[in-house]
Amino acid sequence: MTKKNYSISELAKEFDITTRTIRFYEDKGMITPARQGQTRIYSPADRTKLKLILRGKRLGFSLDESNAIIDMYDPSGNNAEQLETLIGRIRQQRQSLQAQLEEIQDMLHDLDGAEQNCLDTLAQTKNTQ
Amino acid sequence: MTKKNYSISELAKEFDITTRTIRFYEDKGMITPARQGQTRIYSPADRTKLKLILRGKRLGFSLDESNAIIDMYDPSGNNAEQLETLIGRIRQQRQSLQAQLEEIQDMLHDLDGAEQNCLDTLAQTKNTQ
DNA sequence: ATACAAGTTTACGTTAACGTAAAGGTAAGC
DNA sequence: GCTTACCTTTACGTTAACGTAAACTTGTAT
Repeated sequence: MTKKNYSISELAKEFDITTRTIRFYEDKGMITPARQGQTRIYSPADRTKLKLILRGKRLGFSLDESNAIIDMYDPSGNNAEQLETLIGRIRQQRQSLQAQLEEIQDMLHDLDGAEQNCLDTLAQTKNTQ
Repeated sequence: MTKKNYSISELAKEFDITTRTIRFYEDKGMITPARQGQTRIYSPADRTKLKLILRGKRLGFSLDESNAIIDMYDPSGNNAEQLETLIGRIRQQRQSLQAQLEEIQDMLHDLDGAEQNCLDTLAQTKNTQ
């Protein structure tokens, strides 16, 4: 049984961000929590959206980009044409992510070389001691 | 035979950035081209650094982060202790990249689900027509 | 009643990463 | 000699993504 709701400070603590950040995302229209009087109440769905935003950030996406990606998870328009274009955007996004993944692999490979380089230099240093 | 040198506008055109951007990176100490009079002359090594910076950007790194990563490719200090700490940083960076890679795979998986969702909705729409 | 912890709004401040404009130097072509 | 195409430096402007502070409300504990 997942916990029903969350306060803003609970989410802030969980994800190690400030409440200001969460409210900022609301300002941008990315999260729209319920209200109990003035106080914001966050649903599990709100929490999930927040997680997606933060993952996007870690991958180098802007908030606008993350917003666009999140929109891909729930087909807002249910007419056929809108669905087609949405599928197109999803596929494009996948291409882009695939490219990003390959560049990370390149970088990992480069780092392998860099470490080996260090190790070689170290070994040589010990030999000429 | 690789071309010897490059002008600033050649590099700008090749990488689809402005000359301002390239000079900005120089201001930050990331690239230090030779000079012929006042004019900057970029070596293949300078070009490579620029490529690394731009790849870093595509992966979501700040210029400072990219700078730190680039430093991993040439051991500036050759004493043993410095090499050890450098190896440590390289390994940490690899861990971080590995995590980033996994998050991209998660996202790709999510997109698979999103696309399937769209396709299902589309199929259903056709049936109830 | 009072303190205090957590919530709120409003608003100005900050940093990174450039954009943009101004004012000028230099070498090539007509 | 004049334009054109690059190059240069200097400097103010801009945007995203928050930080920070002030001033206030509201429920809970002492």
